[in-house]
Amino acid sequence: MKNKAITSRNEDFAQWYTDVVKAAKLADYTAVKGCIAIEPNGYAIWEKMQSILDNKFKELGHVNVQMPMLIPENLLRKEGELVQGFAPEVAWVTSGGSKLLDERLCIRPTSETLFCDYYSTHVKSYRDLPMLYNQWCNVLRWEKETRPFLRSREFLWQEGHTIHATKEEALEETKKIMDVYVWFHNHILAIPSITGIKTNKEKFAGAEFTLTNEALMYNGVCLQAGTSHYFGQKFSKAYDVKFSNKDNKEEYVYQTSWGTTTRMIGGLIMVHSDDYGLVLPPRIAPKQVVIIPIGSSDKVNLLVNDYKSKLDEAGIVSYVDDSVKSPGFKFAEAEVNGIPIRIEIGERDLENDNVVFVRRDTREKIIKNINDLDIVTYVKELLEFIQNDMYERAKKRRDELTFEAHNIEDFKSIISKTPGFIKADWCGNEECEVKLKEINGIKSRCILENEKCINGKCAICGKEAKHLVVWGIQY
RNA sequence: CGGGGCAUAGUUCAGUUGGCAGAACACACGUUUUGGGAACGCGAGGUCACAGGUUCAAGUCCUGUUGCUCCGACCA
Repeated sequence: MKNKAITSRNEDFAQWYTDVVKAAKLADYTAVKGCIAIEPNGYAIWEKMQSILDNKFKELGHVNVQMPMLIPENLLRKEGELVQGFAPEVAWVTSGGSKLLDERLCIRPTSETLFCDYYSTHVKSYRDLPMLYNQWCNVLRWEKETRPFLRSREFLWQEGHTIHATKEEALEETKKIMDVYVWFHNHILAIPSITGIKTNKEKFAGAEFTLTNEALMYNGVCLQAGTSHYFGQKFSKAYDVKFSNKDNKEEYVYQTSWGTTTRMIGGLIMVHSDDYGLVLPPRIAPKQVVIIPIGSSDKVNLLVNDYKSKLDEAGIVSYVDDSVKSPGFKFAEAEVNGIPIRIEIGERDLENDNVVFVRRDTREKIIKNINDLDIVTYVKELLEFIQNDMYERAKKRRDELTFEAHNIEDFKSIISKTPGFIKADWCGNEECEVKLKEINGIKSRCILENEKCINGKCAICGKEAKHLVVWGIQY
């Protein structure tokens, strides 16, 4: 039976999304507009994302730090493009206690400026480089329209800021991190994505270029999932971050920054979940298995405890739902919360030495004979299978929603249905980007550097094309 | 910042011509239950968003304010 609290996905996608967030108790609205309360179920997903990424960053030599939440106005204004990019959406602190401040402080929308300021006094020699810093923190951007996880004013993220002695090293870092994001999205979140470079119009304010990983939601809307920026010496010149190189010559550092956010929780929902609630890929699910005893005979309890302790030992995260609720309630709750595997153990099946497994993603019931079953091996295999199956399904959906456009009419007809990734040739001229956006709100997602143009003609103006670009409607 | 909608119990809402503040779900307690959101009984829960006005009488009518939400433009 469909969950009564959840609007059907095909009926109203936006409402369905909000309903899943609330029904699965991931987050809720608060007294502050645009700032959500991330509830235990939602925060557990974020913690798992953090731990996986954090380990990866550390393997690559990064260390964590914490910078202030407030940025003095003059510091923010040193790099012109960054200020222009973020000025419309920063919040200001203008007084402390009862005293008006001489210089107002901005609440960080991103921390390039603070890292640069720090680096400027802490780098002396090429021997100090590279400095590979990352911070997990919250930032604030005064968005006008807000939605839980996808666009909140305050959000949690990770921002890496690195400085290097050479251009080559910084370029390599930019790419290396993008590889981490791609791996994370594909392998952990089971979200197939495309990777490319942002156009000048869409790149990060102040960056020389931005690498981006773009995901496609079930409804065909694009989501920018992770970005990695190469700054060259732009910021180091603005903030005077210099070092002495091997020839004892003063030189500006080469810099990168990169980040991913709690928005990906929203992405997980919009790629995988359904009308019954949340669906999580096993590798990111905070709880992978739920065991639901039905009735409470000794025989039932014995098997429940046996399975639970074996799963614990194998490092599979499971829990037993032995609350006083009815079995039906527990099934429904496990379902709405997206627990990948449900094990039902009741008297009726035990009579035939059977035990029931239910996959959350497909809701398929699998009956196994207890005597032929090695619980740990089976659950491990099933988790692995679900992970891959979910990825393949998401990939199929993405491929179905990947189109080619040869002219503006093509764009129009594609987005009149379910949109998606729209591949089209582009002349490289910003005017064409602007024109397309004005006509139907389509923006460039990224340039596919390694793919050839379709027919060599810009789909918007018809002139000679320079790049194959993926276009789409974005969150 | 423009355009809609909403505001009454924890939640979703009903509340007639202005006349005792209501239901369902959730919650507490009790009993019986337990294979897809259990049944019955009993109970607690309210500054009707805020301010002002009309009236013998306002949740209801009038004026203003605030908050939330949806749709656009801005954006991870």
